[in-house]
Amino acid sequence: MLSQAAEDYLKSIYKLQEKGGKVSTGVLAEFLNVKPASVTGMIKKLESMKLIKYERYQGVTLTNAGKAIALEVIRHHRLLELYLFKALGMPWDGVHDEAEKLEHVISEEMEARMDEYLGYPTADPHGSPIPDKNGVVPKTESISMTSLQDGQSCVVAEVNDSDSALLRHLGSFNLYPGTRFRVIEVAPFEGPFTIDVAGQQAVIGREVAKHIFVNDIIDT
Amino acid sequence: MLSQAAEDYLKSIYKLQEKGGKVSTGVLAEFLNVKPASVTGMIKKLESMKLIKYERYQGVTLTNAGKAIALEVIRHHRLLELYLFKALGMPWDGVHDEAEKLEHVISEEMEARMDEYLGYPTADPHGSPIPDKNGVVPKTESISMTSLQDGQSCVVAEVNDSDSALLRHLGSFNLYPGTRFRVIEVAPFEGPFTIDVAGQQAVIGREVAKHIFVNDIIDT
DNA sequence: TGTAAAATTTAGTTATGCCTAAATATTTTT
DNA sequence: AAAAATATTTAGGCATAACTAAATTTTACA
Repeated sequence: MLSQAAEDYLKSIYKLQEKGGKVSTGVLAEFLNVKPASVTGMIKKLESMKLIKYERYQGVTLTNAGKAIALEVIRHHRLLELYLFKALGMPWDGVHDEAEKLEHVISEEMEARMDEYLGYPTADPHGSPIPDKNGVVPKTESISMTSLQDGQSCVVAEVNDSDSALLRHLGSFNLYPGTRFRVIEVAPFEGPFTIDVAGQQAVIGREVAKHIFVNDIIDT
Repeated sequence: MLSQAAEDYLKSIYKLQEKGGKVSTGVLAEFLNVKPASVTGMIKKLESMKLIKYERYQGVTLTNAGKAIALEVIRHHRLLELYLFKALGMPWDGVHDEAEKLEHVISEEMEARMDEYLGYPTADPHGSPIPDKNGVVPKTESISMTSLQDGQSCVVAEVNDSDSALLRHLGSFNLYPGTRFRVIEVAPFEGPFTIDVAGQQAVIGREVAKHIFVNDIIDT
């Protein structure tokens, strides 16, 4: 069995690989909040297990085996988030941290039971896709809220799940995945967005908007 | 925060202390499946944290602080068992192992949500009492099934939870906590028990009977 | 009571996974 | 293309928690 630390490395490599670009020692270290020297050590271990490919000074890539493990951990995480949210009524800004610990520990049996209870869901409470049992990730299409224009209407598709203060903030405007809103005004010079959510006005700063992804855009 | 290993030691010391007698290095080692030398090491660590009292060659006793932690872990374990059984429909012979891993990981928030969902229960699926938030253990009274006589009727109170094959065996006779059965015959010379469970006959060997505890005994 | 057996502790080792500091390789700047 | 800045790796440590082997203490019995 793989250690929790190793699973976290694989998960992180997967996520960084998705976002584009080379996954360097430094980037991984920053993402995982450890020192680059520590990353070098773990990289060697994962390489010897054939879970990643690695060239000194060139960064890492997941092998198929490594990717399968990464997706399994991500599946656990997102199923857990949704389960804790729906079945136990935990707040959407709290489920990430809980899932982060549980993801390494639950059995396949428990995974399957949650999946069944939830009706084989495809997205977690923050809109992130849940890989299926075979590691297939549901396709999602969304663009950053920052590219919206005055008068456009759209639906929240996904929000960044790791900052719980941000999630509480969005929750206070009801900006959950699935919620439609309309852009009333985009202030000039990289200014904030004034939007209308179900009749209520809200002002969303650029920094916040960067963490919101939307789709179903309609010009009105 | 305490390590998982440390939590397991405290939990084990509590359980062995309950069962009576001195908790010696050797007994603890056997219970935890580690070598006595390893136990000596952990004992020193827990002693330095003031979670146990310890005298060389004399065994250990929990301090109040240590007992509080032990009870907290046991509470997690039993709440989890019941939650997994009731909410996720996991089989009663599978919940122990799952709870064993999750007990060290769940937050107080999750504990509270499960407790609420379950209606503040006082026993897990195997009949073991669930300590409350303040560490108060519900009183339970039961005696070993082995002391039953011909013709007596009783209710299953508690069964040993750690042997899943045994649990499956009991489950096949519907011998769950709360189930009433009647002793038809106790074979002589330490022989097996023939019992009647809801009209069905079953034969229960001595070794199995030792792991079943009953109450509400009626002579018929 | 002395000696053998059993239990326990000490000493030294291993593996994981992190750290810092120093050395080395690569990239960027001039 | 050499110097400076940045990134990465190596070397050496630390903490946790297990292990084996050897030494010590306690207990049991003859």
